[in-house]
Amino acid sequence: MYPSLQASIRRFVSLEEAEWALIAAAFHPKEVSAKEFLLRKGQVCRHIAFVESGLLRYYYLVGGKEMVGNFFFENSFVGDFGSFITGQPAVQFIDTLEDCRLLLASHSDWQQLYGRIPALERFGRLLAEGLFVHAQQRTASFLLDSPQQRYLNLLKNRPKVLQRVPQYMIASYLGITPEALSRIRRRLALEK
Amino acid sequence: MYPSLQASIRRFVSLEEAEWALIAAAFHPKEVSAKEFLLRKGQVCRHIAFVESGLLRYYYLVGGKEMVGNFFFENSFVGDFGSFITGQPAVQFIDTLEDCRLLLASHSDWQQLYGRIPALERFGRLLAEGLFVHAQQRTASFLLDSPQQRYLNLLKNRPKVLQRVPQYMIASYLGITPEALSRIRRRLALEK
DNA sequence: CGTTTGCTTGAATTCTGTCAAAGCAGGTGG
DNA sequence: CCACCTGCTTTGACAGAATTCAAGCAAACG
Repeated sequence: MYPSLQASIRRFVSLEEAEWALIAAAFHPKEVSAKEFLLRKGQVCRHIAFVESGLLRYYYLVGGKEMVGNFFFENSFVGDFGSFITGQPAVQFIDTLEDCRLLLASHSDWQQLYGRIPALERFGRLLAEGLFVHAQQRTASFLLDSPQQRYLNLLKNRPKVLQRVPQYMIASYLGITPEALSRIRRRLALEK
Repeated sequence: MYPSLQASIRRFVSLEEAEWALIAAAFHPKEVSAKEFLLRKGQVCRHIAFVESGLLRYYYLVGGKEMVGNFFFENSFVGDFGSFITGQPAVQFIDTLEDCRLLLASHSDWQQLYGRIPALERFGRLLAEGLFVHAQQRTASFLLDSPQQRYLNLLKNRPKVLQRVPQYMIASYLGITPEALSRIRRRLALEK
């Protein structure tokens, strides 16, 4: 059994040995080097992957411009959940920013696991709830905070992002242009 | 059994008679007239309610200004899911915009139902997944669309909101001031 | 009929987006 | 070892759009 995956699931539910074995059998390891696509717009997302190591992002492509929706670090699940759940074609791209070790499980793998491991249904619910709470907070930050405040929040809450992601992607994640972010950083530096 | 609640759950899972009875017993009807609070900032959200009829919203209060996070119409579940799930004090207010018929179920009611009705765990997962997908789309619209485009999207996708919600709340929901929305509407009217 | 509430308008300010250009690595190939 | 590319960040100038503050106006309501 993959220890980091097991630890992530254990945070929510406790399972028996036989159930862990089912899970281990459902996930397939895959190494992906940096700057490769996991999912392209228009494809249906058929796998949700667990990130053992590395870094990914999803982004929208509109009018030739990339708008970064989110980043996926180690010990999280990555995929276009919307497409995965609904079976509709993805509206976003997912690619790797660093070399990644992933554990893939297909839609049917997940459905089988849900069928065979009742407690996993609860894990899925708690995972989805957590994703929702996070997405709602992100929406709130667009309503409540200025771009500068959003940058400061990111600096405080997810400093890893600043360290491992180029600035123009961060700007896109914050909903502004690279130029605007550059000026915000200069303003902040001058104020101190 | 409350027919609209039953229909909403049936969209995701099918249950037995005895299970429907458990659900009917867990929910308690409550009439709330317009402009009353269901939840105030700082309180822990202990109930998730089903909206049989009426309209509610949740909003943040920052620097004396209300920022509307979302509206809840008939046949949806209302509550501060973040607070409900985590047990942390709510950061938002929930109040009624119209007279409402609600069906309340407390946190322990839900936990008991989850324990006694395994299929309901799946319903909870699918409900949370749906909420997440919606929240993600909303975030994307802040990244991708201008305020004018967000207004047009709202006009197309949720015209009910325009008909039943005062304009200054819509502006807040869109992340702009009432003045800005008024000017956007004038621009659109002139272009035609 | 006066007050409240919500919508609109105006003027000044601030900020972001856009376009263009310049600086600044880091890496490659000669 | 150096010149050159290439990708990323910074800077400048300008136009566009939203915010802020203030005031006017209409409809609803007691």
